[in-house]
Amino acid sequence: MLERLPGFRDFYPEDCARRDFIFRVWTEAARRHGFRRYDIPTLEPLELFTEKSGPEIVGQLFNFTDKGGREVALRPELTPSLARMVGARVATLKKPVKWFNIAENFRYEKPQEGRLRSHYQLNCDIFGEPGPAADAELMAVCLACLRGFGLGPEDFALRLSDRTLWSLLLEALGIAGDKAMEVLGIVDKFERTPREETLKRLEPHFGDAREDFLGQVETLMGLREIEEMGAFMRSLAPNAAIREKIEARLGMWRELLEALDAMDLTSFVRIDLGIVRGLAYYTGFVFEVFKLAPAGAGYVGRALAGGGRYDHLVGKLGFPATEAVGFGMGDVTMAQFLEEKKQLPPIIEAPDVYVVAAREGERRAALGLVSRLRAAGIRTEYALRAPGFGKQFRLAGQSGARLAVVVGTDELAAGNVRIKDLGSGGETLVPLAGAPGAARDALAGGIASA
RNA sequence: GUGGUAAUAGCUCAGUUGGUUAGAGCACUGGUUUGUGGUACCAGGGGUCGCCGGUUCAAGUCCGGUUUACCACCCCA
Repeated sequence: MLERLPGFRDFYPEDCARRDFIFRVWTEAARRHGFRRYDIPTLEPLELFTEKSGPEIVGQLFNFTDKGGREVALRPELTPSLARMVGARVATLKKPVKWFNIAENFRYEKPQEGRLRSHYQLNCDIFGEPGPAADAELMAVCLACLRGFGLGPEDFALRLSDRTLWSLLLEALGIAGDKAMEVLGIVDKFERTPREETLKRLEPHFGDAREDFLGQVETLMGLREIEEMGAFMRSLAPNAAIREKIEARLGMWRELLEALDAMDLTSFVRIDLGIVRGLAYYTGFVFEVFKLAPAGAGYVGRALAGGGRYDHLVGKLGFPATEAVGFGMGDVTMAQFLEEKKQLPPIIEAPDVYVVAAREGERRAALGLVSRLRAAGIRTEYALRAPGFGKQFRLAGQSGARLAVVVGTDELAAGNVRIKDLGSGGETLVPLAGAPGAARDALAGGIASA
């Protein structure tokens, strides 16, 4: 027996319906926020990904040599392709560029919970706007993509952090450049690493001062208020130059928080410097969205969404420098979350009308009626192999159709058909020619019980 | 990539210390006087018990390997 490749999914109609529901909510939220849809190729040159992430990435890609001898890979993410699209036309695109996309991404990795070799991801990005207004706008659309499912601040929270602030902290302590990136990497893993291990990793960078540094990290991560954060940062600043940078950054924070508050999003947002995000290309505000445990017991599971500012990436890929901010949200974790929260609506793929025909003699008229009902925009079903009358009603009932239209011998002889409301059981006699209109009325208003 | 657990019908599962032709519920198909339905009743189809090998008179059951899935690491989206 032939099986699926590991980490891939078959989508039966009910699975597709569920997936389409998620896509629809995402799409509507993105469009409401003024984002336009774009798309990119599934297969890309391998270099596009090694350029951004280094040669190590190849171990996690579906890659091969095509028949033309080109090294190619299935896209593991959209950002490099998007950066190429925007970069190539950056001079003529109207700013801000607000684009979204829902597409399948591939990773050659061991599949596990919430993480397969193929998943669909929503991406929203804004290019060409350096100010916090763009960060706020992006978070607004991200939150809308979750709120669109009927979820609220009791279900999830956006943890807001800042790579710039982290860099300033390190700068204040005299650490910069690659060394700062390494330390950030350690900080990123802080939450899921034993304290002893973190201290060991910090030793090469801080020596005996590692306890002090870790204490400062813990303090900063514990702060939930902007002014507390400001006071803490000021207390560490060794000179006026850095103090000035800190003040400038705090100004950006206030601007961002003010915009979020004005959009009534404060209840979703928590300042939390514990979020660093592993990816090297983030430059400013970064965030991750987590589901909340009941009774405020903290965050649970894998991030539902994550994103932030990446002002240098487009330039790094060889295009004119362009400010950028974006986030991604995957369908696997989303579907899991919705199932837990019971926010997946029942999937109804029933016809509106089921046409029941008495005998072979009525078959032709019945097919004609089916055709006219469908032309009128009514979802219409009928038995391809017409069984007995009772059986057809059973099929009509099982189909979930709201109406049955009965093309019976006597009725048809008088130029009529019977419309039956399968919910109430009520029936009305209508002229055959007027049946589509009558069916539409009945679907809108129902038929009184007989 | 490392470790743990598991694999029997489309789904959820049962299957005794190894012992005839492997079962149930749901789902599916057909029928229950060819003019009234879902949710009634009857019947039926569907399994080389994940795969390969071994032990045994005999393996769904015991042993080894392998594949896949799930869980925990590693790493990330």
